[in-house]
Amino acid sequence: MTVKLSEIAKAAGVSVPTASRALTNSSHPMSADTRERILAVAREMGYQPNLIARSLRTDRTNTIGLIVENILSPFIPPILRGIQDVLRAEGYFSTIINSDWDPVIESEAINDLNNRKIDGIIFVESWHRSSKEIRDKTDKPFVFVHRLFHNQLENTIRVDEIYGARLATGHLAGLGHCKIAYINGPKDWDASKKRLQGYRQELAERNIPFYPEFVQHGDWEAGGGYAAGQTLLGLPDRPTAIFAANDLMAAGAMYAIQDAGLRTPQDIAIVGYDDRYFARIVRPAITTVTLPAEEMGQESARLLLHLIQQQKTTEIGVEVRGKLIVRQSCGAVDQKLVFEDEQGSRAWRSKRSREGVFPDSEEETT
Amino acid sequence: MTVKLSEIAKAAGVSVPTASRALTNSSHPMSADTRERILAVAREMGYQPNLIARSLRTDRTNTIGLIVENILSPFIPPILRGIQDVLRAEGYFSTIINSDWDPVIESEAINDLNNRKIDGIIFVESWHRSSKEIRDKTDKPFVFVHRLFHNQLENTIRVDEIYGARLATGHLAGLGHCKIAYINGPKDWDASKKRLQGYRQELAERNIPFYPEFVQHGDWEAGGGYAAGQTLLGLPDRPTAIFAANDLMAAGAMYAIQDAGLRTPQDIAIVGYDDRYFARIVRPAITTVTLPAEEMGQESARLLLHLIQQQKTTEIGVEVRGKLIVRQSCGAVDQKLVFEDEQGSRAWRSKRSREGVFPDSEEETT
DNA sequence: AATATACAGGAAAACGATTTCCGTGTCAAT
DNA sequence: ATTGACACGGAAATCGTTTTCCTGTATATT
Repeated sequence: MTVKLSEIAKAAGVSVPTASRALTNSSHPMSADTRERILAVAREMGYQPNLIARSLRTDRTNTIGLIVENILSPFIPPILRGIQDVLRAEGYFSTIINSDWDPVIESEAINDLNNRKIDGIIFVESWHRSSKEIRDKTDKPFVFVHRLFHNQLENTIRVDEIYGARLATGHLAGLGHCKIAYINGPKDWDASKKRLQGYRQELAERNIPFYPEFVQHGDWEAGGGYAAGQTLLGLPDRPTAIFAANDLMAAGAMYAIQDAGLRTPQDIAIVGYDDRYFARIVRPAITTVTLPAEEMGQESARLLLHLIQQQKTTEIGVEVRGKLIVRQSCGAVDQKLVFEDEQGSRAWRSKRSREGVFPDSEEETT
Repeated sequence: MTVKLSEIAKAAGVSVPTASRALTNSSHPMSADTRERILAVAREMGYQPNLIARSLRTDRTNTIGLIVENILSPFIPPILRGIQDVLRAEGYFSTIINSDWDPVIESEAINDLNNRKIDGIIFVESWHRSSKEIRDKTDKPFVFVHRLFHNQLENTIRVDEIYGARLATGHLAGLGHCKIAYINGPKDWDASKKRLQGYRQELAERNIPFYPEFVQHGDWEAGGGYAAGQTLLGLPDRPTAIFAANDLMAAGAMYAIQDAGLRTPQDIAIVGYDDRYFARIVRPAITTVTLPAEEMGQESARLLLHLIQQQKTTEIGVEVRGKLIVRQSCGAVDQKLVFEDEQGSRAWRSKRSREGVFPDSEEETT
C-alpha cells in the first residue's frame, strides 16, 4: 500500500539519492528535466515519505514537545490552540505531556522528549525551576509561556499584568468612580503584585487617593471573593466599585453585594479579570480584562521556531496585553439582557452552523 | 552527550544485538549473568534508546494520533486528559490535530499521521463519515469518542443519554414534581432524540402524564433556553419543574423564570445537563447530570490499545453513564451559600496547594 | 559414543530515507 | 590540446536500532 523512495527512483529511471534531492528541494544542482520527471512520478504513484526514516537521518522530527501543567487548567487549552495553529502552519507537530506540577514527571517528560528527538520544548504554565536546570537536561531550545513566577524573563511569553490592571481600574474611574476597591490574589503571587501595582499606578495618575483598607486579599476562589466583598461592605466608608484580580473572586464579591441587599452595578460596580467563560453567563455578566491565551500560545510557538532556526539559545521574551470586555457588571452599558452565543466567542461549532450541517438528518430516513 | 547502544555493548564486552536483547527483555534466551551485566553498564552510562531508530526498525512508534474537533470545545480537554492518562501509563505518547470540522483537514491529518507511522487514531468529537471511508485512508486501528451522530456503534465510546435524561427527570419526579417540562436541543440531533426518549420513559414508568406542550426545543444556547422558558411560563397550566438538555439552556430558562418574577427552585425547579463549569457559579447553582468526559477518554484509549494488541479491526464500543450532581436549582438541598472550589472539582492546582508551594516567596528576598 | 536438542551469542541484513563523496561529461579559458 | 571549473548523478556510508540467520558449545537422549 505504501510506496517508497526506491520505487519512485526506479520508475523514474534515476537513483535513490537523485529522487530524494528532487523531492526535498535539495540545493544540489540537477536538471529541471529530471526533477520534473521525478516529481511527476512521485505524484502519480502517491509517494509519501516515511518521516521516521527521514528523522533518523536528519535528526530533526518537526515535532515540538509541550509540557503543560494540566490540560484541564482553564487557560491551557487556548494556549495550546494558539501553539498548534502556528506549528501546523510551519509543518510542525506537537506532543503534550501533563506534568501536574510534579518535578519528577517534569524530568521524565523532558527525558522522554529527548529520546523521541523532538526539536524543542514549550513549557506551558509549568516548571518552576531555572533555565539552567533545564539546560542540564536537554540541549534542545525551549520557551516558557504563562509561567507564573520567578523574575526570569528570557524566552518567556508573559502578560502585561500592570497594563491589564490599569485597564480595569481606569475603566471604573472613567465611569466616575473615586472609591474603587481592589480584591487581590494571595500576596506572594507575582500576578498579585503586578496587578496591585497597576491598580495603584492608575489611581495615582488620575489623582484618586489610595486607601489601604480598599485592598483585600482573596485566594483566587469565589469563596475568597465573597469574604473580601463582605469586608469591603463593612467599611465605614464603603467603595462604589470593586476590581477583582480574577473573575471567580469578582463573582464571589458580586454575590456578597447581592446578599447584602445591594445591586450590581447600580450600588457597586464590578470588574473582573481573565474573561473566564462563566463571566458572560452569570447575571449581571461580568466586565473583565481578557487573558490573551491564544495569542500567548502563538507567540511562544513563533519564538521557539525562531530559536530552532537561529540556533540561538537565549532570546528576550514577549509581553502581550489583554483587552477590556465591557459587560453589565460595571454599569457602562444598559442592563438589557444579552446572551453571547458560545459559538460566537469561540470558533468551535461555527463551521457546522455556518454550513447548516446537521448530519443526523440522514438518520431521519432510516 | 548521548550514548548509543554500540557503546554499551562495547563496554559490556558483548555484541550490539546481545545488548539490545538484554535491554528490551527479548524472548531470545540469554544468561542471567550477561543480562545483568549489560543492564548494569547501561544504567551506569545513562543509556537512553533512540526511539526514532527503534521505530524505524519495528514500525511501531508508541504514539497515538488524536484528531479532535477543536481543543477549545468544552468537553475536549477532559476527554484528552483521560486519554493521555491511560496512554502514559502504557508508555504511549499522543499527538493532537484540530480538525475544525473540516473534511480536508481531517484527510490531511490522517495522512500526516500515517507518514509519522503512529500506531492508532482516536477521533474525538470529530469525523462524520463512515468507518469504511477512514479504513480507505489508513490501515491503523481507530476509535471514536463522543461522536455525535450516525448510528454506527463499532469502536465508539458514547454516553448513555437515555440513562442521563432519566436520572434528571427521575430526580425531579422524586422531589414530588408531576409537571416537569423538558427543554430539548434541536430536533435532529441524536442527543436530543435520546434524551427526549429518556425523559418520556421515566415519566411513563412513574405514571406521570406526558404533555406534548411541555417539550420545547432550544438551540443549545442560553438564548434558546430563555425563549423556551418564556414559552413554558406562558402556558395556561405551567410546569413546576424544568429539565433542560444542557446547562446553557438551563441557565437561560432560569433567567426567564427570574425575569418573570418567580424564583428557582421555590416556584420552578431546574435541572441541567453536562455539568459545565459555570453551572456551579451561577446562582442558584445548577443541579445537573455530568458528562463523564474523562472516563470516556480513558475508555477510548483502553479500547484502542486493545485493538492495537489484538490486531482486530472491529469491536463493539463502550457506553458510559453520567451521574447526578445535586445543587441548589432543583430544591433538593437547603439554599445556604455553597462555593465549590475550582481546585476541589479538578486536580489542577491541587499539588501546589497541598504542598503549600508558593514559589514566588523566593522572590520576596530579592 | 553418536546424535539430537537447546542454549548463548555474534554477523549481517534490514528499516527508508539523507548526505557525503566521487566520477563522469561539458564547456570555457589558456 | 590541455586544464580547470562546474553541473549532474550515482555508489556507498550513515543514522541507531531490531531481527533474522547462523554457529559453536553444552547438555540430554539413545
